[in-house]
Amino acid sequence: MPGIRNDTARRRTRDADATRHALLTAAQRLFGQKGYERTTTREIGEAAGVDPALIARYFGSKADLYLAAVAADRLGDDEGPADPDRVDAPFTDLAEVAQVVLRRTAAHGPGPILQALVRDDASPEIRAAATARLVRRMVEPLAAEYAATGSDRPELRAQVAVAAVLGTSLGRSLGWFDELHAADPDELAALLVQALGRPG
Amino acid sequence: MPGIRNDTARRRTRDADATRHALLTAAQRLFGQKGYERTTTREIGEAAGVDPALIARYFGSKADLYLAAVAADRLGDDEGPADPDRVDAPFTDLAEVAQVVLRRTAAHGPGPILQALVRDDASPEIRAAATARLVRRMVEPLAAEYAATGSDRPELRAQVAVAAVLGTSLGRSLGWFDELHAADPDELAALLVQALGRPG
DNA sequence: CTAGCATGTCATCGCCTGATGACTTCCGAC
DNA sequence: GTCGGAAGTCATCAGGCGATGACATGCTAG
Repeated sequence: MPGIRNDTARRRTRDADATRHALLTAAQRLFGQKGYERTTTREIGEAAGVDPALIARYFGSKADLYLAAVAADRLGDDEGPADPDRVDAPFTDLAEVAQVVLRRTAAHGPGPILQALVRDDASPEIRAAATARLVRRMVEPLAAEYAATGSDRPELRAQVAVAAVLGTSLGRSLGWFDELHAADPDELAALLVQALGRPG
Repeated sequence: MPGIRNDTARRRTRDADATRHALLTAAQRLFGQKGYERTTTREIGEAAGVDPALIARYFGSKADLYLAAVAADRLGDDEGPADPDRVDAPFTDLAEVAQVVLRRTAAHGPGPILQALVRDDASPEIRAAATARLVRRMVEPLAAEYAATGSDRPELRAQVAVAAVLGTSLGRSLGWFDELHAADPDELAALLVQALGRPG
């Protein structure tokens, strides 16, 4: 297929890349808000301003779109231009982890990664991909930090800390309790750091 | 309705109470394992050894059965004969909350209440029922405890503590991280209490 | 024994879902 | 201009879902 795309990336009224991106964005938002089962392809199409049949064309199936949404979910990354080198960079300490997770979830609701973790209907590959990112970006650096301060069982403490942060973030965005729901993300982060941050 | 039931509670081959109980038990297990959406009435009927149509007869609808399952879910109560007076009794301190939640979840997986909390596909009434029980049994006593120790924002701290316990419990039973998954529930409870229990 | 109602069975309905493929529209090359 | 194929639209399908109501069965009262 010689030269399908021109050298100049001109804006087209019918733009496959834009459509693809719109679908992926809408899918991330809806899957992250309502979960996989409750989100229908028709909803995604409507939210993206696009015919649902395009999901099949561009992603294959609803499940494949979900996978793509998880893969594209930069949990906790600040918004802004996607810098491939920065994405997936490990966090440095619990304060950063807590602040960034809580802010992000507060702003956009639980994303596909959190949904994939929490839902047991997610396929094993999806779960594995989600946990792998969490481990590398959050658990491992935290474990190193705990180990440096001389805590016993640093790995377990790091895993508990991340689980606690995720639980708090989930509870906040899902509105489990009134004050938790209304709380400022940074205040929650500070509270958690205060509790979990010091060596035992 | 005079004397529908005999004075002697004789075992009958066709026993409405037994059928009702079988459905409720199967529903608790399946809803707790797979969540609401992924569990079908036909599955529940098969698991209970009962015709699915009886769900409509005895509970009204699938959603009502779910509500009944949540209501009957004694989150954290030790097994044993159901004592109506003890069910729903508030916990006394964080240690009890953490221990009991973690033990229960470790033994039986996340129950209907935890599922209802975590899943955003649950209807508002279901969520409200689940959170109401958590608040009364766990959050309020903890808030009182925090207040007694002079912590600032005792309610918020209590809510964060419960959310952290639930997140840890969920992460453990869903196998987010290796050591967390393998950890002894009591050890996790102790770890959380140590972190969250002391006044800030 | 028998009448009546509680209990359980079964076939089926209407709805919604994800998926499919034929059809139309429009861009870009030549 | 016109032609080919990419991009988007539409109607429709098959399957599974929860729900329903007519029907069959068996217990118990009298």
